[in-house]
Amino acid sequence: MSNNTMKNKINKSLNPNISVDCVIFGFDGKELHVLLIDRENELKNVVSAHALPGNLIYDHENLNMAAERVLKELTGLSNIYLEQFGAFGEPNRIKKKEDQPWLKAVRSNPNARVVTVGYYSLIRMSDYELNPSSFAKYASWIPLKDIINLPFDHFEILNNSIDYLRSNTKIRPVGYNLLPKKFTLNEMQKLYEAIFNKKIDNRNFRRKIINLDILDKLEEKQEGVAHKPANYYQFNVEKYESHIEKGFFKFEF
Amino acid sequence: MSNNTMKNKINKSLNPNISVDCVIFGFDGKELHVLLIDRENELKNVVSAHALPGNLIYDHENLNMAAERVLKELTGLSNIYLEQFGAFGEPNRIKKKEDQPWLKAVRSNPNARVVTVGYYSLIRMSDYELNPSSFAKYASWIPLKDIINLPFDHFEILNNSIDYLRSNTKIRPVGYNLLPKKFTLNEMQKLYEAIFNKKIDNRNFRRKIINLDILDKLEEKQEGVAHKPANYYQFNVEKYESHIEKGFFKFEF
DNA sequence: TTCATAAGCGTTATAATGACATTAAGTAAA
DNA sequence: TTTACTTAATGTCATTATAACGCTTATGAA
Repeated sequence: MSNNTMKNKINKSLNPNISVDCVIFGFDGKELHVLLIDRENELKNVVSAHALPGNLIYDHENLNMAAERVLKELTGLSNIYLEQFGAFGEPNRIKKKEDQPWLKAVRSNPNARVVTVGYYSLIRMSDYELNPSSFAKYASWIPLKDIINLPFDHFEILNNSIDYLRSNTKIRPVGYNLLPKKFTLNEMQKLYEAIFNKKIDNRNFRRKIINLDILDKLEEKQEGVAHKPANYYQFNVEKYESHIEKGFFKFEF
Repeated sequence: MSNNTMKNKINKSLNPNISVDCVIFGFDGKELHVLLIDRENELKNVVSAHALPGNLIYDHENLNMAAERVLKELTGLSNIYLEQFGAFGEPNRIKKKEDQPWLKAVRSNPNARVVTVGYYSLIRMSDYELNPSSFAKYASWIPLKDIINLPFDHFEILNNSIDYLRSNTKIRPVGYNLLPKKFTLNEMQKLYEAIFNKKIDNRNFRRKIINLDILDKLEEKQEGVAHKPANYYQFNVEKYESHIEKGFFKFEF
């Protein structure tokens, strides 16, 4: 699709003032990655080719639908549970000089003031295949630690989403959408270590997770590993959900 | 200001698609109230006269500024720390039939799709004087428990803000902006009881709050009360701030 | 003087936490 | 077949946090 036909199409009912941006965290068993689109093939001379997948919303869709659609269009990912974490509305957030060429290429009203709503998700990278289309020719997983800047206010949005993710992880268990159906406790621990970016004592981690009573221990064990095989666990969905509902805050009276 | 002159004025650079709504919780020492504007004098025949103070934003201001300005214009309150808690963007959120007359009266583009960003604050009611202007002729404190419905999606927004307030209160101390400079531990306990809507054991509350080490015990005591006078406390701002920074989560490793 | 009222305090049993080191089970290599 | 290597799995103890619970104290009012 050329820029022009795209412009015409998206111009019809796109709201010029409201966008969504998605921060998709991916876990590969070792470290956190972030799904970024690559704008290089669409426009030369951009300062930073990578960007968060995001775009204007249509007037007939709600914010969640918009986030899901935009994510699908730009990266091919669908059926992902997205959670809103904030709205970003500095008047100059898309006014940086180096960001103008790209805006002019993809937006019919590149000077409009845009407030964006951030959504995030956590997924297991190997469960999804990237299939970018629309104005992103490529989408790729970039290790979180390698991301040092992004266009617009995307770096700020990313940092906000990390704070949100960590806060959330402190009060709710995570992993259902991140770990394979069957996983070992050490895999789960690695996930927590990746999110908090710190080492965790394995005995204390196991005790805490087991006591949450959201996991079922399976009969099955690892096979073919050159060490003691780990036991597989799986989430007990009802217990997991109910835990998420109530949270496990400790500052209660 | 008549509707017409107002329309003309606000029309100049108001963004037709983005608004802010403010949920201001007020504490009177006993229970939580919410600051609502009264639209009755501006328009007859509205189903519910009360509404959250909110309006479209200007293109030159950021979301926080917009929330502060709108709050000031509609209620007279200023110098209030507002915290964002979510964006609300159902396409039909302002399409209810009963809400149309009022929209037509105050908006130059009453059919535009509007996404709103919610802000909340907690203040001590007696510290502020209400001074509504603009299209709100009255603003008043309504006991939270008496609010059973609101126009648009304001009731949903309110409920969201309550969840947010409670979650927040579980992980950060509150009260600095809610209690008088000098306050008693029982006043503080009443605040927590109001927020969580439940009784708290006074001995356990005192122990917990004291152990947070965010309060300084003053020499001063209550005077003229017909019972044992309570000791006054005040927040130790540095300790309070640092506690807010780190939170006091317990789900740590 | 006594009465009514809210303030202020302490203990105990239970649960959660953090710190810490060794043994077990399997494959691979010698 | 023995040894080396790797990761899995487990237990204790000292400390801290929690929940549940009732009595005494200081003051003004009657």
